[in-house]
Amino acid sequence: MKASRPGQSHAPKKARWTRTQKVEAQRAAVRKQVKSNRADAARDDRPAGDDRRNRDERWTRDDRGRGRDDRGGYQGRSDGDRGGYRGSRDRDDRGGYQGRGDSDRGGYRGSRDRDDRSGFRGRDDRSRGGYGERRDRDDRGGYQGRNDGDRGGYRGSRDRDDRGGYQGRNDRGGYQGRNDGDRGGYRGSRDRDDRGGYQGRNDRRERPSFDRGPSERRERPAYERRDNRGGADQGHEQSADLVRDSAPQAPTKPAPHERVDLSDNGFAALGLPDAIAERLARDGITTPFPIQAATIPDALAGKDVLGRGRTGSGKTLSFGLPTLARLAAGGKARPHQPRAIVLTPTRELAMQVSDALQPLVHVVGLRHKLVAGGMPYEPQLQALERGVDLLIATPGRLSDLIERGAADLSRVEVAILDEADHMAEMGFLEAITEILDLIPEGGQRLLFSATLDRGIDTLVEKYLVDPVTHSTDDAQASVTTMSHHALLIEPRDKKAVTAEVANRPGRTVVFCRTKLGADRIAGELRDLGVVAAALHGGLNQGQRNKVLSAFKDGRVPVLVATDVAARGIHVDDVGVVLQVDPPADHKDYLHRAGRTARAGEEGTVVTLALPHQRRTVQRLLDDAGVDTQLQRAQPGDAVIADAGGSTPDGHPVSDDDLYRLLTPARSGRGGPRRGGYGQRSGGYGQRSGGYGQRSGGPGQRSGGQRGGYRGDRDRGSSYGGAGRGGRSRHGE
DNA sequence: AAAAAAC
Repeated sequence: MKASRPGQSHAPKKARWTRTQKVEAQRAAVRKQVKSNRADAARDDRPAGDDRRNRDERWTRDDRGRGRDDRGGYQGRSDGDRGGYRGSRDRDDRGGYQGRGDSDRGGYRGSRDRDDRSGFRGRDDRSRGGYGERRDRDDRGGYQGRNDGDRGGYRGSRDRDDRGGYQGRNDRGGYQGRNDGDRGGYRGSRDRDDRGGYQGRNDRRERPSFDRGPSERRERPAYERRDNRGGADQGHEQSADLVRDSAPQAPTKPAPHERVDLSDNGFAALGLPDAIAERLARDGITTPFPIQAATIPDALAGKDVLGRGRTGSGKTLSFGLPTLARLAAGGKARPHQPRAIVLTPTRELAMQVSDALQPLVHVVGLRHKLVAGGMPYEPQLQALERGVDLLIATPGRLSDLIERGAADLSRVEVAILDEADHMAEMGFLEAITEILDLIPEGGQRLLFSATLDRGIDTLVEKYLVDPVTHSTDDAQASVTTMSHHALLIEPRDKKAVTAEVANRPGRTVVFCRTKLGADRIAGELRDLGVVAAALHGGLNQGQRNKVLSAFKDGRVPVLVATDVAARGIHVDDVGVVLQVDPPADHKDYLHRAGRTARAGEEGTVVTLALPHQRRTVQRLLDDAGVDTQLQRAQPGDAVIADAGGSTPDGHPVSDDDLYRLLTPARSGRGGPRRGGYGQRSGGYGQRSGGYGQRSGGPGQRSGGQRGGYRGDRDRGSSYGGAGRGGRSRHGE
């Protein structure tokens, strides 16, 4: 095996990175990558899409929609048109993929042109493989059958959203969540003052790093200090509270037939096209949030922008609106050549962005498309074939489509990185630079995140020109409606404390570090009587969608997630975020915490710390700007009750129960059966006996359904009794 | 060392 991995380094794989090393390595990675990509790009003279079109014609709609077959078919035929471009890599990949499983890894990785880094990535692939295998087995057992339908179902549900326009599930938040506009000031630009060119317009006095202590909060927001922007900042002396109260609420919402008055429209005042301002106004959105007011004018002016503001605080519109305005101003997408792209770190976030922009895209006569992994290729290929103005993508699938010749970035005018700091981290950086290198220079670049720190410097230096920094959010945990608790607990109490905190009315997100941990904890919670489902990247997309929508609908009130859900994902009314494992760093703390206390609501963040994590956690709190001290706690303590928690009844939630909750009856196309949840919404958590969802009729479900949703449980077989024994089976 | 991101 090893022989088949030329270049595979056996040097110790990055044992442990210090901050500096990490930054250095990233820079080196960029340099290297840039070089090789440039070379690749120069070689790239693939013939245009004739082959492709023929191929497409051969596929009737019916042929596809079944993910797997599809891919096979596509790959089989795609050989020809890939030509020399990265040919060897493609071949190897395919060979690897279609090979048997683990043993092909050698070939897979060997063909990579960057083996030193693949140490990291390689391990990852391996674990994927492991999951995949198990999953496949499981799937065949029971889930898979439904999974296909699922894919269909997925598209179906998106269609539904489309019709619903803005008001789709995410919109309220993604679109116009209005939480943190009132946070203090962040001085994004300060670090760069001395580097010149970065646009340190504001205060020179601040030098230290972005991620600073709470002391910064007293500073006025950067945007407020920039009073040279004309209309842009007007009205934003007012705190976001005002904005929040007046912005999206219905009172001003015009009836569908009514004409929209734009004379006093904040978005029109920023210079956005009337069509966009009108569309927003129809949803009662007339006053821009601070981040929007601050960034939109500059973005409209074509400048490169760095914007800080949490997703859900209006960030999506901040980059979305000016981009659409620009695209609408001229030009038309040619086949395969998007004019703007948005990159996000997770599929869910990509969906959310896509959903949020959908009605606006439509209203200016443009086309957009979501391009992400785990979804059928077909619609994505077709859309690209027709021409897409705005492409919203996750890196992997986009690169894939580029390699297939389905997407071509040579005419991209605007490139946007959502959660930019995250995208600049190891593991993403490589893919991101690879993509950005394919975009012609001279275009506009917008980088947004709640936590913009020095980590993006590499990208900024490489790809941005004279960027303007805006922040309306100091990235500190200063939301007044958010309270933080850090509980120092004994290991033996962890499970019980977790269950008590999670056992509360309303939605709770539990964060843990690993996929396995998420499965395990979700399982433990269910055993104790708490309805919980795991969400992580080891699930297939169908499962991910189901879990997330069940959580959003309230059918499953507790979401146990890895950091896949840490950033950007908006769900209304998450009352508590419980961190069962400490976050990796203070930024992650802030992102995780940001899942609650949204839209000005109250929210509680509870972080558990075992004795050995004590110092780590306290430091995280300090760095995050949270003025909270660790306190000892054990089951039954008042802190828990204060957060709404209580001891669960111990009546286990079976896998079948969970399955039913995740998979609402299909009959009757009214969408998810609300009945079940409606009943349980009040007294959930008590799960008294088996009323609720059981009454609905799933009881008659044929035996074939049994074994239903096992994914979660089976995969986490280390869960329940087995202890860690199950681990080896995962090859971990 | 983990997670995420392609099949």
